[in-house]
Amino acid sequence: MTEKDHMPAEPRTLPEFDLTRFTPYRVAVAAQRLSETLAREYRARFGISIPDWRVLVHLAHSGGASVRDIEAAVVMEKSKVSRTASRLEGRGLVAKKPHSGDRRLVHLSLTAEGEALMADLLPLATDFQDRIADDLGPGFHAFDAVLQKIIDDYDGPAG
Amino acid sequence: MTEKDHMPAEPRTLPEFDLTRFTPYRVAVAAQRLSETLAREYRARFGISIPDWRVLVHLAHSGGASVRDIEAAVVMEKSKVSRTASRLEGRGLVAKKPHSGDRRLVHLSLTAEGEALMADLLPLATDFQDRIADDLGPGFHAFDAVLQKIIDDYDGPAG
DNA sequence: ACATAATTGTTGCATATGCAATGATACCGC
DNA sequence: GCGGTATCATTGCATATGCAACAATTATGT
Repeated sequence: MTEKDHMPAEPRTLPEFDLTRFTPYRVAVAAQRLSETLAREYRARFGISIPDWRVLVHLAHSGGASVRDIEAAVVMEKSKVSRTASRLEGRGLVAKKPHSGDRRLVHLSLTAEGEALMADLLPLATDFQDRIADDLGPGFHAFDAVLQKIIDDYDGPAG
Repeated sequence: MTEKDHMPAEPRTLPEFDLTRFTPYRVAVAAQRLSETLAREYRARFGISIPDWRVLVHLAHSGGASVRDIEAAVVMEKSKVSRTASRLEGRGLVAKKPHSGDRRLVHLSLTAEGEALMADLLPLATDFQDRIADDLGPGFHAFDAVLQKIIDDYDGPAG
């Protein structure tokens, strides 16, 4: 006579919970799908990763920035930005110069080669953005607004 | 007389592009915000990571599954699932048994301790889901539908 | 029945990542 | 002007990750 004879088998003490309906999970999967789609293309055609892409696009947009600027602008840890910038420098796409004035800062900018690459890359990104907006149809703007609300609301450790 | 004297300074050959309006980036940031909010709480109060959470919740929901099942159900690489399961087994939250019938499979299930932990954890997740739905207001359902469309459309390498 | 292909889970290995510590420089109060 | 504090970028280190290789098992075709 085991304990099982005394107790109902597997009492369902656990509440039902479907992960596939859990918003944090759903957003994570959606992000992964979009990023993978992009990463495949960028990697195959230009040999750059998502971190590479983020740094490059900010430099293209700003015309030059410090590690700290990029960290804040594209939501990457500063060590990740630093290593990404070094890698891109090694490939000749980014130039590192000491900042005139504040010598703690490193001034990053695109090289001519980096600009040439971005000249090819940015139109692709613009196309992709347009394609997404088309695919998602009229609900896209509302979707984008909710996205912004999430980004704003769930910011610091306050959650 | 440098080259700069001959050429217009910094010819803007690059199209304007604002990363913060790029949907793949926006979804990635939103996902990161939501995940970090969750991860902080789960880690602080239960010592579990997001991969841990995904495996545990699927086992709670299914009542038992193979590595392959989990891989498909919660969108994680099988090596990641395998290592996560081993870690959870080491902590006494998950049991590994050989599968009767197909001996290639490993049958994973929650231990009593694992069930107890999930009994504490799942209500928190449900609350969080409700809180999100509240925060995002009436647009939430439409948002969720678009999310589903992204998950469905941007699946395989076809993108 | 047998050889071949396919599936499953684990592991090795190279790389990526996050966090803390460090070194260098700039800022601030007195 | 000086000492203490804050900011910036890099690096060390431990861990996490992805991918391919692998061993074990099962399915398939003939």
